[in-house]
Amino acid sequence: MCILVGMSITNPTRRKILESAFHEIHRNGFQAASLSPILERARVTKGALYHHFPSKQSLGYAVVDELIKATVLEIWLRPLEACIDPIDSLKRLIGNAGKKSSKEDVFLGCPLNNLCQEMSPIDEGFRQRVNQIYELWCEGFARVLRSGQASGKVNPKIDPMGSATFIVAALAGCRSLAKNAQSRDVLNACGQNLILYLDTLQP
Amino acid sequence: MCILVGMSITNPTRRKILESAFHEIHRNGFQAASLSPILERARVTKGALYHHFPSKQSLGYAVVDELIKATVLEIWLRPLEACIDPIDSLKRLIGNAGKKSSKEDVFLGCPLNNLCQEMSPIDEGFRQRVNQIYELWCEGFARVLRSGQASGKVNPKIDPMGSATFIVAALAGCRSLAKNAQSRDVLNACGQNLILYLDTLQP
DNA sequence: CCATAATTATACCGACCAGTATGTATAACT
DNA sequence: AGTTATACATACTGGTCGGTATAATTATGG
Repeated sequence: MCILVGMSITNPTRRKILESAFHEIHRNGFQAASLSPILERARVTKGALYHHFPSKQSLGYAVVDELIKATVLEIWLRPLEACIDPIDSLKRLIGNAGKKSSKEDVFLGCPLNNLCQEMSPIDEGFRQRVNQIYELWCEGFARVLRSGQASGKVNPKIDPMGSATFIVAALAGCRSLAKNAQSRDVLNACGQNLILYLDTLQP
Repeated sequence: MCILVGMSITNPTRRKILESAFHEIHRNGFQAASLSPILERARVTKGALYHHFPSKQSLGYAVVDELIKATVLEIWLRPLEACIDPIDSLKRLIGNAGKKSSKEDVFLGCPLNNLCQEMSPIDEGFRQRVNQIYELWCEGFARVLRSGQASGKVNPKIDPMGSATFIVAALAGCRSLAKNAQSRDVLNACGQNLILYLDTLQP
């Protein structure tokens, strides 16, 4: 199962439903995710679900807001909070992401990007939620690049936000191709080339 | 409407169905693409559809094999067939793709990547078909990079297939983020950074 | 002109889905 | 103890889906 964060969710029933919903959505997408497997997995009945969530849509929104967002922040931004060498930290982060990812992670792809692809054009609520997370992600990377420019460890000519956005986009693309090829080798090869790009951001 | 190729499809009814199916799948994904809008759009009844295709699945396969594949080859590989300077050609290709893309193209994202994200983990037939196209795409880029190495215009140290895969992945990622942000600016910004990466492949 | 096949149209089926109506058990408060 | 709100459980509904059986039409070949 994909690493999940979300300590702030206290109610155990609600939490079980959210995690089970994430599991199904990650595998089948939101629209094709049926409620009954979610209920079975969470060992909960439909009455309980509709007590905690007014609709399937709001359940999906909660999965994004409370699980996926927390996980992205934990995996991709918190390790950068007190970093000294930005480019080195980013390289390590990307390298670790490749190593740590399980076969299932490769197979199923990035939960955020999956939802982005499926829901953005047809549900404005999903789009805004996913977009908010991507913006936090890009801004987090841009912040360390800026601090690297200040400390002379990053080329002052590069546009931090543009480069950060490209890195996030490349990460999403790498996971997408690796998912299709069902190959960790593809993931690593793409990651290596992304690391080569990061080196070009040095002064 | 997205640029579409596929001259080889002669039967007009079959062709209308395929194009209409592509239209719906591009907007809603394969699973959520309902047959009735496809039939309405193609001005065809269910009997006609099930005469030409045994199932919805096989209709989806045909869309990938006959429309999407032809379009990728036409847009991304044919312009490279007789290229002199590989990196310059690739940069121009990427720049053009950004300019030529309509608002809808940005909004709906890459049809191939959409299907990859949605179907690869749950339908092996889709996965193999999408994978074949991605492989053609990567091999096409790798081929021009190799020829560039032979003519001294590309750094001999780089791995052509690895770089080509990364370029394709980055392209997919850029379109994905731009789709979510619903912004051509994001697409162009990412494209510019990809072009910067291409420059680093020079000797 | 007829026979035969190819193609298209219509009506219908069972399965599944999200959502709801209603009932029940437990806890909290007065 | 009695009342009320919270937290579930069960059974059901209307609607949509992909798929099919069959009829009608059109094209083809002798």
